[in-house]
Amino acid sequence: MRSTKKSSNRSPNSSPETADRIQQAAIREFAEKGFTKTTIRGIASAAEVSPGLVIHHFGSKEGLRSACDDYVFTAITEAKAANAHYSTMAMEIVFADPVMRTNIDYLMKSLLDPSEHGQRYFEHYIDLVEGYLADGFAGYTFRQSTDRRGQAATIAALALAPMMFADRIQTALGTTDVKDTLTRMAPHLLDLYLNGVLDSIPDVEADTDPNGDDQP
Amino acid sequence: MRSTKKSSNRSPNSSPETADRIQQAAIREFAEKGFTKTTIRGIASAAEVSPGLVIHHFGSKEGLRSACDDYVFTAITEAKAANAHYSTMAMEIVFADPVMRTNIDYLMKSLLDPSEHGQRYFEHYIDLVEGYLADGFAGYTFRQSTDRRGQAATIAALALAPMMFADRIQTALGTTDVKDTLTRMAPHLLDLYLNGVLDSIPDVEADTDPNGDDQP
DNA sequence: TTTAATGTTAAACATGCGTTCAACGAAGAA
DNA sequence: TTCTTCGTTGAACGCATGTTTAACATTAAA
Repeated sequence: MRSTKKSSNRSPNSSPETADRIQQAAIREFAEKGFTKTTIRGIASAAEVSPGLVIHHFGSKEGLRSACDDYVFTAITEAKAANAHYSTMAMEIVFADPVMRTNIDYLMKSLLDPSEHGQRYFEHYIDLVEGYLADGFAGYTFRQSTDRRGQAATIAALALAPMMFADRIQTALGTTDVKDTLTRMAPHLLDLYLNGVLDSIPDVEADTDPNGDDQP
Repeated sequence: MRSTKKSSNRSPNSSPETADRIQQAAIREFAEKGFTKTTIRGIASAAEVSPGLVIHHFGSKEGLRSACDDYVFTAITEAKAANAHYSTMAMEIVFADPVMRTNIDYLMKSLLDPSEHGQRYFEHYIDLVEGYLADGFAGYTFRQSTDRRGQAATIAALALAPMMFADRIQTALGTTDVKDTLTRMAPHLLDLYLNGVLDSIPDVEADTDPNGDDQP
């Protein structure tokens, strides 16, 4: 197992940073292929290390995943705090850093696997949105609802969608990369957030369903 | 391989509907666990059949997947056409049918795997939205944009989000099932589609980023 | 009745996976 | 020096997977 204490050059045969290299390689692999399709042998190969060493440092594939979850979670939280003075999540800045790009991809994969960490992050994100709803964000104020938690969950889900479907949208629109894709979407998202989607409400109709949503 | 001709009782040992049973079992398994985590043995067991027979009928796991993709795609398309007279996608009606629920879950999984069928469906969905933007939908008219394709892609992605994150939202809100979850979200989605998210625009600020979006 | 074709199964095959194990080598401790 | 610790490896183990194969039973065709 990976030693918890981190002293300098404490171990016989060098390399306490080997474990870090393995973890970074794992994050990249997980971010690209997801947890299930990623193999320990693939991670070991990417880190230029034997498969056994991966297990030796992290105990198991699940243990490695937990370590990666923790790392990515705090890395993103810290980056978010560092960029808090921007009025947006600073797409241009976040996506300029390839490491942060990988971390975000990792989180997206994490959100889809039915894992505990993914759920925790999702609820953390809802909390964030709920705070914005209550206190506003960078001068913006938000529409209010009596069911603020439900409202926050709804907005959080929609806010994650562009990143979640970035690859599919990129293929559909022929954009070159994620940044290009999000740039293309930005004005439509702004318009949507400011004014909604619908332009007019139809006259009353005899439909039995009172809901006006548009879900599949 | 599954015979293409479908005559009545043409085969020696009964059961041309066995292949259908296998396919339905496969759709359920794929919808629940996704393609990668689903095993042929699991499908065979669910269909009360030997693993070899699954291969015999569909050639390979990938072949079975293709068959399921085709089936689900046309099933959903037909159901959508049948319910076209409703002003919404008729959540109450669609989700009352467990088979349709399974089909929708299948599609969500398909949308996440980097498969060709998933991409085709996503673009088909964008087409649908684009048509609504151009011609309106059930009396509603939509906000117009010069980049209609980009607008349609953006709206399509957001419209898929509630279903995509249904499980996570359900856990976060403590709702009992998908239908309950979407019912809880419905008023917020309606408000969002009608009025957007933001209530006020802040004064001009010195931020270099003119985008007002809220992405992670 | 014989023949051929088809649906079906049980068992085996080949492969790739996560993991374990024995050994090696380098470095600090004695 | 000798001993012990520990990072590291290569090989192997056990298992689950997708697929193949040989056999069997049943039924239409001859």
